[in-house]
Amino acid sequence: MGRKPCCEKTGLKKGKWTEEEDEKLINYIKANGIGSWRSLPKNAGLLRCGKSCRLRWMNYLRDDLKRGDFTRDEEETIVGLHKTLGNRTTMIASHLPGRTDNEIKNYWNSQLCRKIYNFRSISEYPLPKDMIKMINTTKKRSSRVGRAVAKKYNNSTNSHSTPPRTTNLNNTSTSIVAEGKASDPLESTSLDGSLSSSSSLFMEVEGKEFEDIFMHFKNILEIDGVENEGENIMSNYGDNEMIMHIESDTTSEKWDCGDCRINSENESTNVCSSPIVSYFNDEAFHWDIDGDGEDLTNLWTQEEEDMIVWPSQSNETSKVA
DNA sequence: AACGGGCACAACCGCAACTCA
DNA sequence: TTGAGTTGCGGTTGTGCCCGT
Repeated sequence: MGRKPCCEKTGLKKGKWTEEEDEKLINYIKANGIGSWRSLPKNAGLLRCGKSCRLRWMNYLRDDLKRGDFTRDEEETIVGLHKTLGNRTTMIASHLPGRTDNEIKNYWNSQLCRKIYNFRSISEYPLPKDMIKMINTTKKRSSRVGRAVAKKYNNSTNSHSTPPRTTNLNNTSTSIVAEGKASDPLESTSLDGSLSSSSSLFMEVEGKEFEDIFMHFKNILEIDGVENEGENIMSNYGDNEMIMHIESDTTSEKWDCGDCRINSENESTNVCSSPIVSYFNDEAFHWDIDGDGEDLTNLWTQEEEDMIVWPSQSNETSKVA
């Protein structure tokens, strides 16, 4: 036996709320308070589902809501909390008085997450033509990546052609190599049964110091005699965007940032057992590349770190936990 | 001016968690 | 303890507006 629906769907209105409906809902709640959402529509004379009423009230009508653009402080709070909480927008919203989870969710989806790019397999997934076109052509309204394209991009995980691996530093128009998806690193099984995966990190960096950031990463990857490897895995990706290709050896028992390393002798160019987890935890700034325990933290200033927004880590951190 | 694409935001949906009899 | 009812969360979709071509 199926579960009883939350309300009778038939005869109920959907879509945009009218002023009249808003007024009915406000008046009812002001007079009676919030009780049972299920019975509220009937009592208030609304042809709406209780859930719809609740959502309308919580996200739009209650008078303690703050309207308008997010301040820089709020944005920083969202970014910071998203790093640790992931997409739990309700918890994030609890730290931002007057803001709703829906508002934050929309803001994250439409603004903040566009500042970074998702991982994609370096070798398996071709970059959609529309994205190449968008990045390479003259700026339209925005140089950022749209939701629709990003979604299409993220969902195109069934394509398995192999794009050319090229590096084209200082050329902002053609150095698109591959793409990666953070939440779903492609894994493949080798003949000996070990797992390996490869990913690319797309990053959008802001400001005129883009070249500095680019060189920072490149330098990090060239430390300890792995000369030229930086160029092999770093590409300038267009205006204020760059791409980092990572091949990861996931044969270790667990994904753990602790043993990130560069191994030029390995058939795969660079090895990091946990590129995804480490990136999401900002560990890319502190990679102990050669595993000698040397602290690399001072390679980056806080200001530099702040220029890069990392994608959600919720899925990845849960794998480590 | 018309059209198409991208964006922002409101609203919906499915499901898990919670409550309570 | 159990299960039905309710609430809330996170993901997704719909829609109108804006801007570039």
